[in-house]
Amino acid sequence: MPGRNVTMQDVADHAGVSMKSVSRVVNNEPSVSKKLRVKVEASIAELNFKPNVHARYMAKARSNLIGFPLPALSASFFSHILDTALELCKGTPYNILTYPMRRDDYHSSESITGVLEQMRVSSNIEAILLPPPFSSDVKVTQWLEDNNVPFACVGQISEVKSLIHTTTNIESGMYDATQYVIDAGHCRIGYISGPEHLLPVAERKRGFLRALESNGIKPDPALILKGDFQFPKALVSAKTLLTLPQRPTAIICSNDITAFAVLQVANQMGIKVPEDLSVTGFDDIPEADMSMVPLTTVRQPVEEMTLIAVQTLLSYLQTGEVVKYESMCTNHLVIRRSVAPVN
Amino acid sequence: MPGRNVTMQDVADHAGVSMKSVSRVVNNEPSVSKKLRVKVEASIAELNFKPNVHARYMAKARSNLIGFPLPALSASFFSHILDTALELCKGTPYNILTYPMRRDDYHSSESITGVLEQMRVSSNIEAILLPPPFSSDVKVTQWLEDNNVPFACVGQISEVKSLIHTTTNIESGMYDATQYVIDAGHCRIGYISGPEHLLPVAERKRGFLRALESNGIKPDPALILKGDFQFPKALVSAKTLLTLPQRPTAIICSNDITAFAVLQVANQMGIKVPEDLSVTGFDDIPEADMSMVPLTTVRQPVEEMTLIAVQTLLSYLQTGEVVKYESMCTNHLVIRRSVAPVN
DNA sequence: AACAGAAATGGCAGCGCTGTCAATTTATTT
DNA sequence: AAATAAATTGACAGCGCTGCCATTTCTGTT
Repeated sequence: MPGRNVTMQDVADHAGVSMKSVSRVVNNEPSVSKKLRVKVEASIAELNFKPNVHARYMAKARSNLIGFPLPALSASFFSHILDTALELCKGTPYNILTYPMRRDDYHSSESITGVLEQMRVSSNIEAILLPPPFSSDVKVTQWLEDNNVPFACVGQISEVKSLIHTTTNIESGMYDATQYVIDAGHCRIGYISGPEHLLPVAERKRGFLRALESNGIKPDPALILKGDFQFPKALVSAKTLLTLPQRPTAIICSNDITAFAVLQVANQMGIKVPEDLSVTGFDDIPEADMSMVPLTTVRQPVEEMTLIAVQTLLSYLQTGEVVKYESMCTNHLVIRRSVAPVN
Repeated sequence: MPGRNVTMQDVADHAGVSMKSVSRVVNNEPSVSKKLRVKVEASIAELNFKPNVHARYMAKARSNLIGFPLPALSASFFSHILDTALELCKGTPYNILTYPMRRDDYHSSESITGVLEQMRVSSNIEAILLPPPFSSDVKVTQWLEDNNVPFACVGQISEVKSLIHTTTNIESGMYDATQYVIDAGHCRIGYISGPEHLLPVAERKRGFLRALESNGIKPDPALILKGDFQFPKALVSAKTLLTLPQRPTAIICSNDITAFAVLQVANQMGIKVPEDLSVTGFDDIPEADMSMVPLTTVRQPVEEMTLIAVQTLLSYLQTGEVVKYESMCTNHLVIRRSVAPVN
C-alpha cells in the first residue's frame, strides 16, 4: 500500500509558509511575490507534491469538470471528439470527465438522464458535452435545461436550445453523395438506412431521397431498406439487395459499417466493386480508408465541431457569456474508389 | 447553474435520523434495523439523493478506484478491456478511473509513470490495471513496485512481478498462424513486423520465425520487413513485398491493421486474395470480420485475461491476499477466408 | 519621518462524507 | 423484574483543499 501522500500542509511546513500561500502558488493566483513562489515551488518539487483532486473539488464550489457521456469506446467517432476536447482543455483549469456507458443505453433517454444526473450530482460536473446521436426525443435536452446544466451538442441539433449546437449539413452531405453516384450514371440505387428515430439518421435518409427526387428518380421501396448501423444486420440487407432479380447498380449506405457489409457480400458473390457495383458510406471512420476498396464516404468535420462546442462551453463557464447558439459546419464527400460509372 | 445539491445531511433531516445512519444505509453496512433502512431509503428516493463521490474519496482512506491508463480510445482492444473491467466492478465498491492519454505517450516510460503518479496522488487510486503494450523497459513496472502500487497486467508479462500478469501464448499464436499458412503449401512467406522494442511484438516475430525453422524454411531477409503497426507505413511495406521480382505467396502480418494494408495493395495490383495471395493478421479487431475478404487472424481472449486480472486485483484489494502471480490464457487462430492453398 | 494605500500573506471555517467511539435502545438471561 | 449483553444509533472530528476576511509587509507620497 502506498504511504500517506504529501499534502499541501507538508509543503507549507517545508517551505515555512502558510498553507494558503502554497495554494496560491499552485493555483497561479496573482499577488504572490516572486520570492514566495520560488521558495514554494522548490518545496513542491522536492517533496513531489501533487494536489489532491478530490479535495479540490470539495473545497471549490466549482469542480472544473465537463462531463462527457461516452456511448461506445470502440467507435472512433467518439474518441475523436474526446481527443479533441481533451486537447482544448489543456491550459485551462477545466477537464473532461468521461462516463463510459453501454451503447444501447445511450439510445434510451432514461439511461442517459440517469447518467447525466449521476455525473452532475456525484461528480459536480459543471457542464455536459453531448455527442450524437442521443435519443432523438427531447427528454434528454429538456432534462438538462430543467436542471440548469449548461450543455453543448456536437453533431446534432436539438429542439431544446442549448448553449451551442454544432452540426453539419448532414442532409446535404448525403444529398451530395447520392448526386455523385447519380452523376456516375446510376439510377437503380439501393439505400440501407440506420435507426431512423435518431435525428441525424433520419436526416441522412432525407438527403438521399431529395437527391433522387431532384433527379427525377422515383424511389423504389424494394431498394430502400432499414438497418441498425450494425454489421450483422447490414449483411442481411446487403444480401437482400444484391440477390434482387434486377439488382441495384449502386448502394448508398447510411454509415461506413453498413458499407463494409455491402462490400463483403458483393465480394462473396463475385460482384466487383466498383466495376459492377458502386458503394458509398457515411462518417469516414478510419477504416474507410483502410478498406480493400477504399470507401467513398461523407466526412464530418469532427474536430471543427468539437472545437466550437468546447470553446463555447469554456468561454461560457469562465465568463458567463453566451457567445452563440448554433453553428453549422460543412461536411464533404471524400472520394475514394468505391464508386465508378455505371456499366 | 445547477442549485445546491442534496446532501446526506438533508436526507438525515428529512428522515429525522442522524447523518451517520444515512451513511450506513447508503453503504449497506450491517447492523441497520429494517425500520431505519426503509425510512432512510424513502427519504433518499424522495429527495433524489446521490452521494458525492469526491466527498467519499476524501473521507475514506481508500478511494475504491482502480486506475486504467487508456492509450488510445479508438483502438478497440483497449475499450474491450475497459468494458470488461467496468462490468466486473459492478456490484463491488470499486470503480475504474480511466486516464486517457496520447498513444505516443504510452510508448514512453516517462510519460506513463507521470500519468501513473498523477493518478495515484491526485486521485488516490488504489491499484492500476495496465493494458499492453507498455514500453517494454522495466521502468514502468519498477516504478509501480517502488511506489507500492498494486497492479495487474493484461496481456503482457513484465520482468518485474506484479500481483498478476495475464497473457497469452503470443509466440505460439503466431506460430500456429504461420504453420497454418505453411500447411496450405506456402513457402515464400513475407512478414511485416511492428515496433519490436515492445515485448509482445517481439514475441509475435519469434513465433513466426520458429514456425519457419521447424518446417525447414530458411527465413529470407528480403521478405521480413519492419513496420510500426500503422496503416501508412504498412502500405509501403506491402508494396515492397508485392513488387518483389519473385513475390511471396503469403504474407503474415503482425497486426490486423497491417493486414488491411496488404489487402488493399494487393487489390490495387489486381492480386487476388486469397487465390493469389494469402494474408493473416493478429489481434482479431472487430473490423477483421468486416473486411471485404474476412481476415484469418489470431484472437486474444481479451475478456478472459481481463477477468482474471480484475478479479485478482479486486480480491487482493478486498482481502489483502495474493491469489496467484501469473496466468496464461490461450489465444487461437480465427480461420476466415484470407488464406488459401498455394496456387 | 509619518502615513495612506496597495500588495502580499496568514488564519480559519467548511465542502460532504466516513471512522471512531460513545450513547442509546432492544433482546436475553437469571 | 433486574441485570447483562447485544444490537442499533448518534456525535464529532477530520480527509486536503479553497474562499473569505484579517493581518502583516511593502510601496510611494507628503
